[in-house]
Amino acid sequence: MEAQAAATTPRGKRTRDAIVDAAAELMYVDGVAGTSVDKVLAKSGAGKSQMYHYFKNKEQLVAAVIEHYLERILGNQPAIFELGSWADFETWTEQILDIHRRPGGPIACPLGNLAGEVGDNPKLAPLVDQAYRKWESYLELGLKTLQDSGELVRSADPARLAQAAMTSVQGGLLLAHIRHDITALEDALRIALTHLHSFRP
Amino acid sequence: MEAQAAATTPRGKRTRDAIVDAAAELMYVDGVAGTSVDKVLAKSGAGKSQMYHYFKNKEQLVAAVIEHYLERILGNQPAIFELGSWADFETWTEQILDIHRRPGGPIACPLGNLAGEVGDNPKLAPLVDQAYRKWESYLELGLKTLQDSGELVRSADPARLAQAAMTSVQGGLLLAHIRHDITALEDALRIALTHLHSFRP
DNA sequence: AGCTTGTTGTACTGATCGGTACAGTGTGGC
DNA sequence: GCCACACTGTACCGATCAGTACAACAAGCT
Repeated sequence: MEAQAAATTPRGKRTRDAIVDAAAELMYVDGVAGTSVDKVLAKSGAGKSQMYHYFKNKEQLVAAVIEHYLERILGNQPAIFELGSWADFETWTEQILDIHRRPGGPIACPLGNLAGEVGDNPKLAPLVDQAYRKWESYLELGLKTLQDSGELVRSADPARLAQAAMTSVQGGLLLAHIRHDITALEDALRIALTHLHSFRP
Repeated sequence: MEAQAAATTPRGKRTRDAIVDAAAELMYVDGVAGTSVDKVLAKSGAGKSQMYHYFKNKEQLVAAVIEHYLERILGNQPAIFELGSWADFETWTEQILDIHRRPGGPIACPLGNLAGEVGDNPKLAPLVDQAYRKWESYLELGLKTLQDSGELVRSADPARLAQAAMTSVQGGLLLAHIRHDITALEDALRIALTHLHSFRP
């Protein structure tokens, strides 16, 4: 796991972050293979020696970018950390919609964008998988909380429901992305919530 | 639209098809940017002059690959052309699952894989969009048929329901892909069908 | 001061990229 | 037979790719 070198000084950390930030932004638009190391360095203002000081190779940079994406995604939907009632789930979906309604905002999931491209890369695919699982785990936790407080039937499987919600988010975002229309995401989230609600006692 | 040259002779058509087939297979695994023209030609056995005889550039080859994907997808789910009853929709979802249950089979939507990568390419994104719309149009047609025969409530919006079904398929496939587990797709399709059924009179 | 270690700039390599030039071959219509 | 044209093989181009070499700089510690 510790494949990429850590930056020990504040100056080094700033440089490393600048590289990852630039890579994240470029790869979000042009994909992994479409983003060259040279472009990343030009955008970040760093030199090649920095890049290969902090990362063994491009693949490790992509790994850092995946982590970066997950942090950014979760940071944009803080309600996911405190899912204790059905209303909280509503709030969560509203936060997701808000992100993508922001003018010039995403309308695409950075992880989803990568999923197709690195889906068969033996090194990177597991990282994307783990990122999704972490994201999903907070949903699962929230559903378990509901279950404990009797607001979700005992027979429901929180892990499975969380996965189902995830598929709605991803599918909705994929269609919304290529269609430049958030309606697909709105409907997908509403259907996901309805499905969850069907397991209310 | 007629940007790529047509093959006029059987021999030429064979060559052109071989190029598109090879490109489709490689881009399915390695993505667009990850698939070089040279690799495509090596795999197809064609030479560079053939490639640039039939396609103006790599982008036009990708356009042909997108068309190729749509044909293959629809060919694998023939039930989508004859959706006249609720049972037909069931059959349709079963066909989708069968494709991805085949050992060594897809477990990923080739269009979905591309969507993330070319989502912001001004030339290619509209083509992916159109491919999805065509795919979706058959669902919409089927839903309209149900509506006409009174098996779907008047107030339902076939286009919107078709889009919702599409998001389920895509989300399910995305998760199933990176998870190497078809469960996500199974659940997503079941939820999609349940959602459609909720509009039965 | 001097040493160590983290950090940085620049120049370079061989491989590969998309695309072109151009001379050739196969083949159907006359 | 022969001509036109679709088709093909190969060599080549400048640009860009990921990655390396190596010398220099900055800063904390003694």
